[in-house]
Amino acid sequence: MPATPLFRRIDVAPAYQKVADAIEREIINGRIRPGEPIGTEQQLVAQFGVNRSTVREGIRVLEEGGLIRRDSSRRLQACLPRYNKLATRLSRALILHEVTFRELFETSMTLEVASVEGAVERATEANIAELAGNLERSAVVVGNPAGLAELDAEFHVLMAKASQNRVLQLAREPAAQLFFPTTEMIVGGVPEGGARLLEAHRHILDAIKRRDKAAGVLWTRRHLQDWRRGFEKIASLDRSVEHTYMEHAYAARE
Amino acid sequence: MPATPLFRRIDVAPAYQKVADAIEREIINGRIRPGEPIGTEQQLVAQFGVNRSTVREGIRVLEEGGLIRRDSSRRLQACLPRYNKLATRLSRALILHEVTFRELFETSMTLEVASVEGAVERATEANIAELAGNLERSAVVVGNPAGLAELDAEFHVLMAKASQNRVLQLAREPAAQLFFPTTEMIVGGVPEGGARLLEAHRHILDAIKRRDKAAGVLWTRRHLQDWRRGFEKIASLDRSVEHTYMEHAYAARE
DNA sequence: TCTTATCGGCTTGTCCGACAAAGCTAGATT
DNA sequence: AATCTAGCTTTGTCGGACAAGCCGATAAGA
Repeated sequence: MPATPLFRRIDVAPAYQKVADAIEREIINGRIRPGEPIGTEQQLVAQFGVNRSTVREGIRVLEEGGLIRRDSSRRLQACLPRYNKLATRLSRALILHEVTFRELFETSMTLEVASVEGAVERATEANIAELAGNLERSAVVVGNPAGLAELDAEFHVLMAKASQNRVLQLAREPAAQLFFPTTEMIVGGVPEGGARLLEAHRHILDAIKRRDKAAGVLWTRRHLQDWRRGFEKIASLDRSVEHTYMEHAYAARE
Repeated sequence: MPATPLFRRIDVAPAYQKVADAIEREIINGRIRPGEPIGTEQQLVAQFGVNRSTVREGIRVLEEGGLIRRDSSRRLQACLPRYNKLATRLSRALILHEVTFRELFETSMTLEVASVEGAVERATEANIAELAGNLERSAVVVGNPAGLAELDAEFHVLMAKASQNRVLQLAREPAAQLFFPTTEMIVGGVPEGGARLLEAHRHILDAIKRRDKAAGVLWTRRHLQDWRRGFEKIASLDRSVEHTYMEHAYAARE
């Protein structure tokens, strides 16, 4: 091998990948803003000088990555990747890696506590109103495990939102997506479970209102510990989040 | 609207999406194990009864999602989604949402502290050996900001790995990918920055070895506070993680 | 005049057929 | 037996084609 290589590595990326990369670059560094049109497939064919099939494969890649989408008339436009979609992908990865509920619990504890701390510090009136609205609706369905579980998940999403930290919001999503569906099983299986959940939410919201961080953290921890105790009554924490369980989550999505 | 709807919702998903969903389902619920072959495009064409172009679009979707890949001979096989790849997607999303360094810092502080706690509790001898190896290599390049920054990032990855919590490992990746690249700028800009970084890593590893959680947390916090002080010397925490900065990260990737 | 219906044109989703390059297979050769 | 070579398979790409849906413009009707 010569000391100084004569030739640079030849780029052998397939054409569809190059198409995707080229469009991605334009979006990432802001030359195409979210919401702006990308152009028709025909235009892309002309610009890149490749076949339409090739362009379409490149488009699929970006579409799946959430960087572009098709508007009502199926035309291409750049867009902001939605957390939710990406989080679903991550949840899927966690399933396949067969993580345990213990891992989920530990991480969620960390992230939910961080959430409540942020919320206590920085929640706006609007955030508090949203949380209060959620609480009211929860009180109505306290006897209905499925409904309550859904509102519980929403409560925690709103709490993360109230923290005004979007990185935190994103970081907690994947674990939450796997963690919270169990709430239904737990609330349904433990008498007084619904009432305890509601009480915890009340105290958390109260702490946020009073800007009392210690109380917020305390009740968030209690809330999650309740989940854990409930969960251990019906399954082992060291069981992996299973395929069958995920199927359920998938079915709900569609 | 009649009480019982006469018609079920019509499924209008495009064919390529259905192909992707069908394969995805087989993988998610374990009928196709990671590493197992999916079949050739021709076989999929025959099974699904659609055109090869359509199959290929479906394949691109799954490939991008990390659920399938092509082996050395370009044949399709199921695989475990790699964290790293997904984290890159997330980092990209964070950029486009224009999150600030303050958000990154706050979240990283939470997650790195959780990491070190887990590591102190559960690090194996092998984990500790890896961290020690990283430390040795770091000592060698202490005067080289780029090299040291890279090893710093690795140190934190190893720490998360030592926590034995894969959910945590995944949750910290996106923030870390955006957070740590700045280390180079900071270490380069602050005299004694490299030495301080190394000292912190030493104390953290020592704490992990001694199973001393308080010390581990203390030095991790100090380590990140050092980053923060260094960062504030060169930029504002409230600036968004910018496109130009991302371009740098992208260039390095390829 | 204002609304409605119709008509082309354009775009997407899908299909068909084709071909070069690269990998794999198996028979032929040393 | 090890190696080589020719053929088959598969992928990546290409060109062309067509039905269905959307859009704008134009024509018809109130």
